[in-house]
Amino acid sequence: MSQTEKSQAAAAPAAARKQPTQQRSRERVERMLEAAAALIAEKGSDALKMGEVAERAGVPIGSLYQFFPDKSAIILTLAERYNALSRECIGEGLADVRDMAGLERAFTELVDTYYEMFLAEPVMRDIWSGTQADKALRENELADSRIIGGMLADVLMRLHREGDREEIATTAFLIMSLGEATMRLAISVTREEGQAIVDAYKRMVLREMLAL
Amino acid sequence: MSQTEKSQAAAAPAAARKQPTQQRSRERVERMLEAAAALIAEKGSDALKMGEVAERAGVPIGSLYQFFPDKSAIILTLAERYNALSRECIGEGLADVRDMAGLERAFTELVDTYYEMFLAEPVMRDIWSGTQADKALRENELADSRIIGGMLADVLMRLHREGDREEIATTAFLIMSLGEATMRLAISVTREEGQAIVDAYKRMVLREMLAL
DNA sequence: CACAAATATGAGTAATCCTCATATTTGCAA
DNA sequence: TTGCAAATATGAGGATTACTCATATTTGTG
Repeated sequence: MSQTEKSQAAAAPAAARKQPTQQRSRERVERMLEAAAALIAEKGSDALKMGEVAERAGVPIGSLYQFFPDKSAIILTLAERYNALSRECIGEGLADVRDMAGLERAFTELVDTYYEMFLAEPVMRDIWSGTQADKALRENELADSRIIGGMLADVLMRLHREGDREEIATTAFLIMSLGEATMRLAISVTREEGQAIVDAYKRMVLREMLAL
Repeated sequence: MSQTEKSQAAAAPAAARKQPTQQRSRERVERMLEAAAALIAEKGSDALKMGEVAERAGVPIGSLYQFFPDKSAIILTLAERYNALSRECIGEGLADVRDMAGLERAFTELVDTYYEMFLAEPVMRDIWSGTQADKALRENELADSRIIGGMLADVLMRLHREGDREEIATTAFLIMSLGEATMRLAISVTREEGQAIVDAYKRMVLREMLAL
């Protein structure tokens, strides 16, 4: 909730170039990102070429490098926008969980929503399936897992006041990280098998959260 | 066991160039792979350059392309060798499981051994942490997960004769696939946290296998 | 020994990321 | 308004590197 604002700051690429301060350039940067997203949707992020992004955005190639230190920074920015949205959803979904039944409901719905989001968003799907390609993207995903793992840990500690806090924290981190892996797996097979996999993940995780 | 031989065939790259038939060339190919492995251990597979592999192996660059269609084919061949070894270990470890206690013992030992193997083998670790980078590698890992998932499913069906066979198969596949994801996660954090994560994975999966 | 198939070779091609020197625009203080 | 520093714009070209291909050599075999 109040983390939503902070996530904007986290969106800044690690080795950033200048942040656009003037309005004109902010609009241009937006056009660059839109162009990149469109090209990824069409041909996949592997085939993303800086020259094409520039052409599509209607800017010379030099302007791209004015705001993005390299190609992966563009992809990272797009990825982080999706991650920020996800974090917000997860935070909201978990916010008013008061008991185990509530957690079960919230978790099930979050996972299903997440899966459908992946199916519906070709750009997100593409970036994620190849997310492990780039070191910066891997680190970003790891950081994201830690944040949402922390959210889940908070809830679990509220529900299991006597449990081992270290163990709960580690397990929550693992659950969220494996959730991302499950999505990657589910979107790389048929829709039918993907759904079965997502269901199996939910079953396993819910059992674990109950037993912790 | 009898699958060990078959895995040799699976090692052939998808879009293969000529297979070396003469002894001389087989030795040269071996030198190329050794050179690639050494360079990956030193600088990581991202930084692997075909020119360097050729130089290190003492062959002209053209010879590399005589047997490998492209760079990722070299990495894929190395990856598949490790996978074949892993499959063999897993097959042996699960072969004589007769009851739940035996499965628990075998699974725990396999996971721990696997984790230590990753820690000890820089080449394997490097290839795996970036495995999702390349489409061919991703597909190879998926195929591997299906095979070892099938092995686990066999065992689980033996132990749970009344269980839903579809559900067991899907869960076994998911468990193995998430095992690979867990390794990737564990090797990207400190040794201590990695061990905690591996332990949490074992706990969760064992609970699930018991309850299926 | 002859000859086809396999292998060897490495200079050159093509693709693409990214730089950088220079030109232009913007916001703002005097 | 005007002057000026900082921000932004520009695109030809440098640098890297995967991969090709025409040609030369070696190998197994009838």
